Amino acid sequence: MTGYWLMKSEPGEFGIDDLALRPNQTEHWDGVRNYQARNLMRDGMKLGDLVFFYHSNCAQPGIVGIARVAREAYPDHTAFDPLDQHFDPKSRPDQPTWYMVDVVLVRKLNRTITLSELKTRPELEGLALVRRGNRLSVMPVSEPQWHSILGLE
DNA sequence: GCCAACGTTGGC
DNA sequence: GCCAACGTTGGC
Repeated sequence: MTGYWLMKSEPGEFGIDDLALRPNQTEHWDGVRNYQARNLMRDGMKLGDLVFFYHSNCAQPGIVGIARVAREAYPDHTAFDPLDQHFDPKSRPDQPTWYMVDVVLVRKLNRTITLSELKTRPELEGLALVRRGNRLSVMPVSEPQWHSILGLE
């Protein structure tokens, strides 16, 4: 059974077009440093699960594409590198704190489904993204929510 | 274990 | 750039 997710990224750091330019249009999703998001990635995300690619912290926040989980969780090596922006001395190679998955681009959406638009849909009330104060960068999407959002495209 | 201070996220 | 919401840290 396919799982559905939403992952946030700042387009100024890594946007949907950056994913499209990667070899095999695949990239590891490093830098998650929140335990709840980590648990979802590590324990929840399965090979083949589908992911909404969301642009955050930008002029037009919203869903811009679809990706698929290409590799299940493995240690986030950027946490081991003192020179990396996401370095975390708590995480050691023999006992990693942080994990990442690989995602592959499925397709860009024909248009951005904006956050403001998602907020107007009563059937999406339960979506973590539109709940007050939500800051999770990785979150589950139910199957009905997934199809409902795609129907907006 | 409480909680104030601080840092980060992310919409606007 | 502002600031509300939230997570983390660290003193006690």
